[in-house]
Amino acid sequence: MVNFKLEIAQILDKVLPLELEEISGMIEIPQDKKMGDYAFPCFKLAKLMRKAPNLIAQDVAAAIAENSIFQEVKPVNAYVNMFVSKEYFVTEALKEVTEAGEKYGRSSYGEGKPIIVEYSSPNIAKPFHIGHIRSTVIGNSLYKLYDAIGYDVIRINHLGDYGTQFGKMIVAYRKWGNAEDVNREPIKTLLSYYTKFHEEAEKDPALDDEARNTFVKLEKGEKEEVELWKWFREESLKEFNRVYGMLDITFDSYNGESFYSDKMPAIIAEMKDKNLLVESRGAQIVDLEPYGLTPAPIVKSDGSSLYITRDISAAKYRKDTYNFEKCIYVVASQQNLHFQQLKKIVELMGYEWAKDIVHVPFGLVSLAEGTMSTRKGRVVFLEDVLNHAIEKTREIIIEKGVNTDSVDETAKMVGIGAVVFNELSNNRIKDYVFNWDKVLDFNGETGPYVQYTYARCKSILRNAGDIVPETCAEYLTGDSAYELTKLLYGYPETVKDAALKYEPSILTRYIVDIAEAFNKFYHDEHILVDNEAEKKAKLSLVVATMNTLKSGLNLLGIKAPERM
RNA sequence: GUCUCCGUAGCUCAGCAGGAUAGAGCGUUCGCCUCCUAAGCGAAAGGCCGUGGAUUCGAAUUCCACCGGGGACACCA
Repeated sequence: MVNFKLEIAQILDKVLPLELEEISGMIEIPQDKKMGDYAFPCFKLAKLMRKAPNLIAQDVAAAIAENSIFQEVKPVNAYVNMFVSKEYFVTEALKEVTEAGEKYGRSSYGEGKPIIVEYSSPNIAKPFHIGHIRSTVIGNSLYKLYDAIGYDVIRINHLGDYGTQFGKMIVAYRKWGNAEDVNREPIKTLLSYYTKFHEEAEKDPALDDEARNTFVKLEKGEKEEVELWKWFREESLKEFNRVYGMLDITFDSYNGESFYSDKMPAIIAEMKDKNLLVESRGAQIVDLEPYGLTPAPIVKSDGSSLYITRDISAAKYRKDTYNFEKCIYVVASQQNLHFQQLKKIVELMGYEWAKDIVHVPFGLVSLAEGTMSTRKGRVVFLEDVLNHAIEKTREIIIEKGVNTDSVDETAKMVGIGAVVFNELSNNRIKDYVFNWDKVLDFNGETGPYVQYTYARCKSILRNAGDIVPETCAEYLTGDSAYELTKLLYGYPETVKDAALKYEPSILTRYIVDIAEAFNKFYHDEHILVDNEAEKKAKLSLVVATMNTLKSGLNLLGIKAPERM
């Protein structure tokens, strides 16, 4: 396919007193399609050329019309509006989509370079609640997006499996716990200990000291503490994996904070050597005031480590192990400061790769009753949300009498898909209040809507029988077919855009647009017509849509059912 | 207090390397299943794009100030 933008720019480069780059940047795609496929505004040129913009537009239009393959070029006030030949565009676009087949949208942009995505990272012994869905689902999609544009992605679940909280947990277990309860219902039981600890600690602050001391023992590797900790960790992971299984999410590494425990002395020594550490109030800190940041404590006054200490050694370890091009952290925006500090400290240590540390923040999920709080028991469990969605989907399937091979399988795909899609449809930075009605609403711009559209494509193909689709632009120049084709053609660019902006919602919005365009086409035109050539042509558009929807859903971590 | 993010239709949100009358979905009202899946399609109604300035031929989009809301601010993670 001709690069229209480049063609315009090259023609105008000869006619106008501007650089190729500038011209290229001025070319736009009108939001109102009636205005054309491309437009060139001439306002800026007025001053430069000492001429009225509408007159310039006329000259520009003439130059483009003479030298390009546009079907129509016309000046409208200060704009030059350009229309490509629909037949040419449809032929070329569908050729590209069809030739790529299932691989459409994938590219080798990343040249196989390694990228780390750290996501999900729940805290051991705490419930996997609706607040965790964001990191989990955004991270999973970023993994798929970067994989699609040709990077070698390493997925890390940086488990919150270390820190003073485990001192608290161990203390609480010894005081009030028993093994039987933990084995039966690990997370809920451990959480109850944790909650109890906080209640008691308010009355008796000495408990906090005891917890800190216990963590020191754990960090020193004392047998009893380590064994309890290992046990808590394993039981928790079992529960997390159940949810990951439902979401079909896996990781390459579960190296959480504890993994770096033995790697910290070296990092601390290195920081000392580089004169970054100063003593303050008994702790070792990095003074970040010159950079407008608050000081970062690295070693507590009791000698034990902190979250940021472990993150620094994790970053170093990852660079040494994977030599990442980028290390992406999908972590809540509440930790903005933490990542600024982390980045700055790595930079101060003299590592040029500090710039490759990328924090991808996202907004807060709260409940109508207020911020979620595991301690106060104010949480919505992610597993419950998924199960509710599946249950509701099952009801709808039965009510509609959907002819599906497996109601269970379909209900799972659609129910979970709805939750995931909902999570990925807004800009990740926005805060939101969790709302059952909203996650369980399957009409309008939702996952089920896109999946339904996919199933509709499938259904048409089943009804078409053995016919081999074959593009013939002659039959695909109706408004809705043309709009759909234009959208489909933009898929690879959308995938790249979503990846590079770390924003899966760009893709989510896009596949909704595809689904809308397809449904419009479906209603405007009959596909399985008697005319064989026309039928084949329309089917080729159906296939292209189907592949793009399936691929797009996949990149969001959502499955596409054959029937629904 | 300092830093930071958010503020667009009744609700939830797109649009924000400035461009031609501001877009969806939900909700409301009204149409469309003798035709490929109605979890669908179409139409109507609904807006001083938080406020005030600045830059520009042109600002929802850039800059400044203010207002309202969220978040963070050294031995938690």
